Amino acid sequence: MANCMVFQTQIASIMEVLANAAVAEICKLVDDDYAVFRLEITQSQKENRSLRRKLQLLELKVARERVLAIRPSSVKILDKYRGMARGEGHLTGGHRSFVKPAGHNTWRDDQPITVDEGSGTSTQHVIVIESTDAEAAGPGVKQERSEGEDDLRHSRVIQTGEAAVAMEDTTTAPAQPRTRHSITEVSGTLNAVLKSQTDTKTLTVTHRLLHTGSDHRSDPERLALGRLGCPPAPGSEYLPVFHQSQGTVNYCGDGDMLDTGVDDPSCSYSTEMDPVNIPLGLETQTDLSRGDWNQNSSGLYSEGCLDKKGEVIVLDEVTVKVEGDASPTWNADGHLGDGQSQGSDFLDYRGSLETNPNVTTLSPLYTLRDRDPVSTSMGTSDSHSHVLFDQVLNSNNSARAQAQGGGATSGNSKEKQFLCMFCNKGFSCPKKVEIHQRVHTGVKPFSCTQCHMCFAQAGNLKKHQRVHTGEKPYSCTQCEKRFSRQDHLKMHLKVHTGERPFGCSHCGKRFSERRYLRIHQQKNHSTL
DNA sequence: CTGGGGATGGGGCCC
DNA sequence: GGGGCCCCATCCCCA
Repeated sequence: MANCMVFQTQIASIMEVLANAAVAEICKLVDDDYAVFRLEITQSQKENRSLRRKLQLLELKVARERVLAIRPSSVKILDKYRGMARGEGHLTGGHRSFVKPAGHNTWRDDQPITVDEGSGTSTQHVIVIESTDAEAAGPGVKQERSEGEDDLRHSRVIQTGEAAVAMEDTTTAPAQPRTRHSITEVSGTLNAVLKSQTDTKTLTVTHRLLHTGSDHRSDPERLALGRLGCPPAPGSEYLPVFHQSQGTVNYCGDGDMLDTGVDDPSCSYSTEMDPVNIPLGLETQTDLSRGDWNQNSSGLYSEGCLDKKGEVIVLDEVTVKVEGDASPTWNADGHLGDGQSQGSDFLDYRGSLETNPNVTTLSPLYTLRDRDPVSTSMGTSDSHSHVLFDQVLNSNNSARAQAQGGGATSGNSKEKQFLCMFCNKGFSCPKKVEIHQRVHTGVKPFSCTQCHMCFAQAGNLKKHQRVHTGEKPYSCTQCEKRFSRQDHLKMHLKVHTGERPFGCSHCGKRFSERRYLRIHQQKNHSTL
């Protein structure tokens, strides 16, 4: 009996040992598999990053080649939009875009972008962009990042105020030459004054910026904007002026807090930036021998109030050179090494003035899009930013098509002497250019008090507000049906009249709306 | 078919 | 009279 007990005890002991061994083995297997899994994930992520980078490289190369094929001598154009990057754009005489040279298709690690919400008067909005130019840096400068650098890049934090000075990326070699550049928004008042210096083919632009003082507050749009939290409209009040003094980007993370002053903490936020993934509007041009382009340029993308985090950056001290009929290009004006502000507060254009010397072109908006935000203060608005960015891209396609199909490019009339800097479309007055450019910038200064939707045009806001009020002032005389909009009533009336103005050119079938005709042709005559 | 937003162009008004 | 701005009509597209 005692032996039996001992035997059972031994059995139990052995079982325990075996169980422990089995557990250990299982744990080991799980750990190994987990490690393998992690490794695979990491490798996949690296591959994704690499492929993404290659894709960007290819797109930029394609755009550059196309541009160079059209104007091989002097184009230094920013290709800001997707369509153009694909080469879909039609680079007519004045079409503005910028293309980086090969080998500079990614943002350098040492390009800290500081973000800060400025004061209510926005007197000094400065972006500091440290660019490392390969040619300037000389041999030994790394052209490509390692993955580790990527991580460091991701760790860059956009900070506020004076902290921007400490933001300099320390990952690059200390001896590496770098140039600090900054973009400053300078207080001013509305309107731009363009002076054509025909002898030198240089157009000097002096901007008076609106985003300050009583002018700003007195503008009904600005009033609404300030109250409702939408960023100011672009256009004449936001004009590009490069300023090479050290500073920070004033960049509102929360549109509701715009113009609330520097002390408002909600206007500043920290976010990680992925320079590779930031399709900045202006990109580094490093053709130092030519000096056409400031290698310190930067692009900022404003996404209006919808995302409530973009703010137009106004640049100070920019010289834009134009060679022949080339589009304007930004020039550092020789400040390649020191990068400190030495220049004047002018924007020099050498635009396509030969064919249309009276053209007044409103300024482009160089805005920053934070495509990789990890900001804690951004909240859910980030999804809006992506949506809006796509809207902007799509809208640019539309605008480009319009420009191609009869815009100012194809024939500038006197009535349309004001050109959009993004698509070159002409308008009869600067205000219309400003409104139109909101298509590209995404700025929506008109905010609904009921639902906080924002609109680029006051009329569209008015239209929208009938959604809340339920007002339907347009009634059908045939069926007493009521509509909030006249165009909808007009469309409705076709139901009664049987009007079918859109006929298929292939089969003769008629439709009440163009879109029905289009659908019909796609379905039945798609091979035509 | 309806209802919504986006965008453009024209007309009127004001300076 | 011309330029600039505002309002409105209208068209387009989408859900």
